[in-house]
Amino acid sequence: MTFAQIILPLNLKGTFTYKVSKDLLPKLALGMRVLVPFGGKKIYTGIVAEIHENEPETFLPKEIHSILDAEAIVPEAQLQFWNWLSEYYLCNIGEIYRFAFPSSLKLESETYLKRNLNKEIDWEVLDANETYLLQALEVKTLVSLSEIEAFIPKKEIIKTVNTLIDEQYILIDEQIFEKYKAKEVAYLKIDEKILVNLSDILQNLNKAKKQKDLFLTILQAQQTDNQPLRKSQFFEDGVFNASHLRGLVEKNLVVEYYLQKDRIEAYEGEIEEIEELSETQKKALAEINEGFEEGKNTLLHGVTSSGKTHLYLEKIEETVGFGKNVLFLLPEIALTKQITQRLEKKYGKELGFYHQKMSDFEKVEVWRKIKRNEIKILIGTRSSLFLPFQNLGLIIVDEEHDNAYKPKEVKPYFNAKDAAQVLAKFYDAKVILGSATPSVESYYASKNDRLKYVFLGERFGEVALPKYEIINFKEAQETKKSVGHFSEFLIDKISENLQHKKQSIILHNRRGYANVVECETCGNVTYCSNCDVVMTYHKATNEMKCHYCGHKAQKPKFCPKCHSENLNTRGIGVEQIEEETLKIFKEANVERMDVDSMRKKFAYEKLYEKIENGEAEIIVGTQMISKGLDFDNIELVAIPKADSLLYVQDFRAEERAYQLITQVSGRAGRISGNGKIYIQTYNPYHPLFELIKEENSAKIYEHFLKEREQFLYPPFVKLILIEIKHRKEDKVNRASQFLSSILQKYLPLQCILGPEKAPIGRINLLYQYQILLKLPRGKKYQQYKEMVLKSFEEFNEITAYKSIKIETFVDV
DNA sequence: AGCACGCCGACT
DNA sequence: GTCGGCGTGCTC
Repeated sequence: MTFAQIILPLNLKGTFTYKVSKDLLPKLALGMRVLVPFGGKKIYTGIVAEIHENEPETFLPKEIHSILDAEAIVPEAQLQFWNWLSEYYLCNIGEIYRFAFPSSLKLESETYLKRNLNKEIDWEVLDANETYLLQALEVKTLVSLSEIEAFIPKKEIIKTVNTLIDEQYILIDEQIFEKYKAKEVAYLKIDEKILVNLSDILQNLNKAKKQKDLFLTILQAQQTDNQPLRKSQFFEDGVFNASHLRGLVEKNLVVEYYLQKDRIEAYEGEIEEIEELSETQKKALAEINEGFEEGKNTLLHGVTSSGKTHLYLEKIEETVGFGKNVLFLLPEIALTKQITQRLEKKYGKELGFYHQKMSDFEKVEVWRKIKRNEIKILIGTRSSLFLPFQNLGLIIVDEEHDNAYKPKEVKPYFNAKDAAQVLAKFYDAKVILGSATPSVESYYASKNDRLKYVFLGERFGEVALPKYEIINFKEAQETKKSVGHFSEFLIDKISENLQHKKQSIILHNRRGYANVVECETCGNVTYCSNCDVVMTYHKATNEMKCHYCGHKAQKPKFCPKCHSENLNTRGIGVEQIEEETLKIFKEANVERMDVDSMRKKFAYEKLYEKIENGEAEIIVGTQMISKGLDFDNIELVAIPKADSLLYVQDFRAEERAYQLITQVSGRAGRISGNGKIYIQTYNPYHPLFELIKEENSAKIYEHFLKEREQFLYPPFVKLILIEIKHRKEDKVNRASQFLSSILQKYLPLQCILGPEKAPIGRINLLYQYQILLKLPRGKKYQQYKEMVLKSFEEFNEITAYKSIKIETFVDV
């Protein structure tokens, strides 16, 4: 007897055992998709993870329904990768599978209804809903539950269906349909053979003038174009309509046929070679190769505009030359522009894209092209790690420090930068991590020889790096040399820049207009009704927003508590900085760039254009402006409230501040070398600002590492954050105490921090508590992690805590 | 994750 | 009295 372990797309522990029938056995292989029954009536698409002969003792396995693929759809390296992810990040493999696959590749059965033809309907006794449903079943044999929503209110569906089932009027049917459909485009042609009778044809068409015209138009197009004639082209100018064509088709004069079409248009333009490397770049390239030969991945630390992309292109070219594939990871797809343009010109159709904003069918098409090895280079976000690469040779992780590689809100939680290195190992591929501001972890790894450290310290073409200046804002205020949040000095500098017809960037990393709306009489502030968060005031839309759950409310006109109308705002948001900028620089054209202003369609594109053609003179924005704004004419960057970057409760706050300041600085003077950065602060002697001014990155990282070592943070320890959530606060509190007491049985006491209320005590109506584990690196870590799993199991045995949600974040 | 089963409040 | 809420348990 043969059995198979199947991965199901469910958040359940482990794999499930199914029987393999004799006729399926010879066709079955690891990594194939199979249809399996699960639970009462559901059918899921599972992945074969193991084939074996061990009959389970505690339960009776069901049989595999059918096999969906002729060959493995998940390569073995990917299966290993999935396993690693689920073990390392303490999550279920089903969650990984769910995330890895476009949903149309994981068919699920859907409940359909059909008429029971053996039972005569007594229409008299039916209510309106029941009548609608049965009428629908007269027209269409199978109706899905979701289709019913169109004509019966959601709340009444279950009742209606149940009554009709009880009356035996209808039956339930589980159906699986292939979801992916190739996109088809209609074409027209005229069979040349009929043309011998052309004069007869035209004679006959004289009664239908329009049909005759259309026929001649098609004929002419066919004889001049010598390529397939898209049907739609004949209707574009509105002269003809579908009925004219139908007439011709019915008379067998025109043939309509369909061709499958890719949803993604491949680049068809000219193909271009890459330009030559500078001496510095050549040296860096040699170092990368040296590292690769030693079996080490690279950390490419290259200051902004040093031409990291150039080196990437070189390595991509080489890898593709060896017949291997390349995965180019980016934190978000909005940043692809420059790299895409350069790669498209070189690789045309062999270049592909993949990201979560694509439609599901588009994803499937890319998936298939990767599988068939038609795409040699893939540019994508973290989800592209799961594509079925055949022979991956190189993974590039660009902007490796970027937090978008490990979004906390998306399940399963994993860090794409680290995962990329593991995936590469399974494929025997190499990795380049690139950044102008590497993460402290990667820097440390490179200093410990786990990564090859390659430094590009100068801008390409020897363009000078931007100069930093720190402005003591306290002094400016005391001497009354300031307007709002701008010192006179900074105002002068920006005015000068405007006069020189250069563009400026003002960074303020806080959304909205003001953090808090406060009653001056009683001190009352508005909290979100779902979260323990003060609501942010957005002046542009005149509403209060919660940045955690998205809840919106009107701005109060008076204090809800004491009814005073004396309301004031505190805490400065980017909208307020924009408002001040507009007041101070009345003549200038000011644009704002943040999540709120970029929400509209094409907002990005419009802003890009305005910056490109010089229409936008000052761009005020949140951290968003530090990414991808590569324009030649920006020469000044101002950070009026630099301190706010440090007021974050997070051991990475300084690292982030450094990265943000450096990244945004990189936007200035890319060509001219006249970039000027103004850091305005109340703490001009803060070590971080002084270090940034010194422009000695080695020293900065030393500073970070010293602090991390002293206070026991990564990379010196491993962190696991456990979040415990429930609607009732006393229950979360007790549950987290209990979980902590279990953990204390197995782990040294000093490793466990908490439980305590999370920094934001309630989000979306759920109370949040947390336990932070600081575990030693190395061999012990693995043992401790097993203890953590064991603790979770013990915790789960308590029925009273079943409704408690626990989330685990490894390497937060 | 979904789905069925089972026990308590707001309605006809 | 019923309907329907969601807390709990189980799925190879």
